[in-house]
Amino acid sequence: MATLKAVRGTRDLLPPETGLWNYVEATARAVFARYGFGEIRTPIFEDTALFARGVGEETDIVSKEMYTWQDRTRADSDSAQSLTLRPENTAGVVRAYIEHKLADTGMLQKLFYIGPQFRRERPQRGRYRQFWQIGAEVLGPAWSGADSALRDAEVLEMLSTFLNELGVKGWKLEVNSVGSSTDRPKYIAALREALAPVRDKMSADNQRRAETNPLRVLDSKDAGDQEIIDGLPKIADFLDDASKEHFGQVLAALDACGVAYTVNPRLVRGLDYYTRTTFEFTVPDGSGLGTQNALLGGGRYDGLSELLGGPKAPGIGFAIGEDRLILTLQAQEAMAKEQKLDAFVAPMGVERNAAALALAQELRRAGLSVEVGDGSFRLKKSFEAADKLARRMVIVGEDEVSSGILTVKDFSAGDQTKVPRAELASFLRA
RNA sequence: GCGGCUAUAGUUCAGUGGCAGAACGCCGCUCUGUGGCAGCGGAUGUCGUGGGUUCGAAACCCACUAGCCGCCCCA
Repeated sequence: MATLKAVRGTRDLLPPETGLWNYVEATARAVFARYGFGEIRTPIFEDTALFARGVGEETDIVSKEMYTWQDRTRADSDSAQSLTLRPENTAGVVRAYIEHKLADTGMLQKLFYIGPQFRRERPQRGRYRQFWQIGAEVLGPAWSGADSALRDAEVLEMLSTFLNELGVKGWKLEVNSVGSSTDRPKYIAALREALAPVRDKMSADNQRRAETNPLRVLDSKDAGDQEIIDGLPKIADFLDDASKEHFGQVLAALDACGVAYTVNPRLVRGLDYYTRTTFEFTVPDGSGLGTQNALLGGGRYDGLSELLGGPKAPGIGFAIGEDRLILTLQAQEAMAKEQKLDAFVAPMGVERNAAALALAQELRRAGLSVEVGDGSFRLKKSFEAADKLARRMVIVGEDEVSSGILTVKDFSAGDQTKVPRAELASFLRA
């Protein structure tokens, strides 16, 4: 029988790496909490229509990358339901916002999520078919201030704080405005018009983009097409006064907070719902990501709620590629320090096993992290096992049990101390 | 989805047609109350899977699978 393996594009996360994942997630929770975010957990699968409408039929994500199936219990009936593993989480959050009538609280909603997403892409380093995103959304009725440029800047400032607290080095923030839901179509129309006469001169990829998603031509890497691209109309010239003012306020607030950024007029996002502010955080070459150097991305989506049949609820959000963040931290060795247990309890002889376990129980109740050896180990083996796992070793032999004075070996200092049992926990904590 | 590179021990890798290897790691012994050094010994394995060529294949050919690199796209 063929051995079973994790399917293409999926992987197992094991210790000690999961320690890093927990550290990243704990840091995210702690930072987000300081900004007033609460956690939301939405289903892993949703009605396919949610993504078709929310993310956009023509996007690659929806048109070719989703895991979609007909729900079996109703597959044979007329009401068979098409379900899809979520390829991103914003649509689910907005759906929940509408479904639970969060607008009626009148309050600004600040929600974050941490969870797996699914896209059927060709796997690569930093790109998996099941991947994790840490994301957040700020949305609410206009009177809650959800459309304020202040929110955009706050979210960006929070992200810079988060990355700095994790110790990510060399990150860069690029921002742009893609305009309101009325200026964007005008710009796309102008772009199509400008592309029509020069399309044939461009690469095959860009000819296809010019047809399907003209915005994407802008951030093409094709060197031969740069001259044409440079001559295309600029989105900045199509922003209405309100969008221009909004973008200016975002940048002013970033300046006031000391968050460094560059304006990249070619930064467009692939998902249809983005309006006004869009952004991306990247890391430098050599950060373990290759060309997948976008650590996180996001933007404003003022029309998404209405698109999904809900009330007007402007919002802004982001998604961090957690897998990529972990790869970056590993490459940058931000987590060099190895986590070791507080103590290894080494019984001398199997007849000391019970006493050793009882001692371990006592220490664990005192909040220490402890591993227990086995009395059948020779002392040398105990030393070797203990040195790998723990900072100190506690020897439980005949003398120690009878006297109540334990022998503690400190591996980093290399010395040995006799400690009365009553003081052991506090000694090990030091 | 497209193009390319790769797949050998737990890990990193060598091995261009003739007995399956090295280093590190692992286990044992010297050595059952003080390790890390040293010496000796041991196990590493369907050479990714399936087929083909050949007297003979880890090696050459084909297909598949998976990983990686570059596109596409995106986090």
